[in-house]
Amino acid sequence: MKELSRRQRAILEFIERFLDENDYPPTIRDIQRELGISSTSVVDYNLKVLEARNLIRRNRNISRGIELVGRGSRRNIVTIPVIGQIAAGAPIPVPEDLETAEADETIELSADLVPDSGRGLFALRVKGHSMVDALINDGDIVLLRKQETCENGDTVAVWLKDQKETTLKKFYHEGNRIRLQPANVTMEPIYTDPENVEIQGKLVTVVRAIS
Amino acid sequence: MKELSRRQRAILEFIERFLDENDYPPTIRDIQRELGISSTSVVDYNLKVLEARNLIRRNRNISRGIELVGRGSRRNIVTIPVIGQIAAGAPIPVPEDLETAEADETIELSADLVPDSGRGLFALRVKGHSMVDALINDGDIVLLRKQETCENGDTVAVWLKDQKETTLKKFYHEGNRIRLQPANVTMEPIYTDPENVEIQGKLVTVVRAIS
DNA sequence: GGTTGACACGAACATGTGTTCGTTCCTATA
DNA sequence: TATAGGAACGAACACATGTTCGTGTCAACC
Repeated sequence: MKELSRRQRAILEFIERFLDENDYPPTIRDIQRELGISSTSVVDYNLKVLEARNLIRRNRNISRGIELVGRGSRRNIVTIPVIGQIAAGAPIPVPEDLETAEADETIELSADLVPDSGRGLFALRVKGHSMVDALINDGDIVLLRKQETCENGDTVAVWLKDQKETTLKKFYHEGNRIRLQPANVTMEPIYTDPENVEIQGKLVTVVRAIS
Repeated sequence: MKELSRRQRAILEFIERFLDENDYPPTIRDIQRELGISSTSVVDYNLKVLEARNLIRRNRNISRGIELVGRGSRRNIVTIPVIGQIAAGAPIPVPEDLETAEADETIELSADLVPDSGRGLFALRVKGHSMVDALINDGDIVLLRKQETCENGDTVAVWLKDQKETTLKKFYHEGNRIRLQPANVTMEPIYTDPENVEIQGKLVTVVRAIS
């Protein structure tokens, strides 16, 4: 299998660059113009090679039908609104309706990092160091689904009424009490009365940007 | 400011759906066909309203020039190869050359979650519970830049030669020794000889998919 | 009832865009 | 040198696609 020619590489790079700058792919004539090629059929010839090498996919007979194979696409990306903060001393700001929730910020990531393609999720920025027992740090972004019940083993944000405190832990029903287990396996669980616990949401993903 | 009409909402939703399924936007006739509209000028009319409401942007006089405004685009997404694992008992698999590194998997996320638009980064999947002092859990994905030196305060993956162990900690030069500080602020630092320490990479981002 | 503005329709046109075919050039090989 | 295959070229064509204009309908308002 031969190496790509210089021109083929240039075409591939141009497509990548074009997609960096636009939300639609280039036309054959865009490629032609940009690379100083004198005929659309040369572009076509080289696109055929790139397609045979599975570096691009061409949707035929429609305009701008070029897709880059290795790049991934928007199809696999989900956008989650960051709607506020989570801190120990307050209940979390659970949105009534995600469609209209105020979000100054969004976070985008591969759909396979979240359940159900990100439907129904919201994100909160962690404030403080009080969630380290959940292996969550100040400044981390946590992604949650709003729910008021859960399965055993789910990691949930709960509001502890007596302590007036929000915490993130694994949740287990045990007879007539609740066990809240830290994600940090070296730490002790807490046990509490079901009446003391308000589930606010289920934790699905954590993102930490360090630098 | 009026509500969107039913048809305008339908058009907007169709564009979103189309972009979920394709790497290029729909044409006006795609929209027309799909929604059973009898004339391209109706599509045009409603697109004009959506544009005036800043819900879409139209690049004029080119085919498939519609961009969704709220959605974000591939432009802000970076793709990072997941090239292996990080575990305590072995040095990490630092790639010679990221362009050609073998990656069965990639992770994609907003460029603002990583430095330098993700250039030069690779990802590793955490194996085991030995990084909890870095608030990193089994199964997490850590994103690193390959580097063999660092600044004070950088969180780095280091190979401790005597202990034959990889660890992730904040790195500080202190006179003739190195202080490695856990991200978990409640835990004690370790001090070691510079000769014992091999910096393998700088940690930039952590992602944890819980469910 | 008349008027106005929003919205839909149809048709036509202009141009954007992809495809195809035949020819020529270039390079490597025998 | 001759040959073959890869690659480039040019031209033409077909059709995909966006734009524009005029007309009609409907609902609200005076």
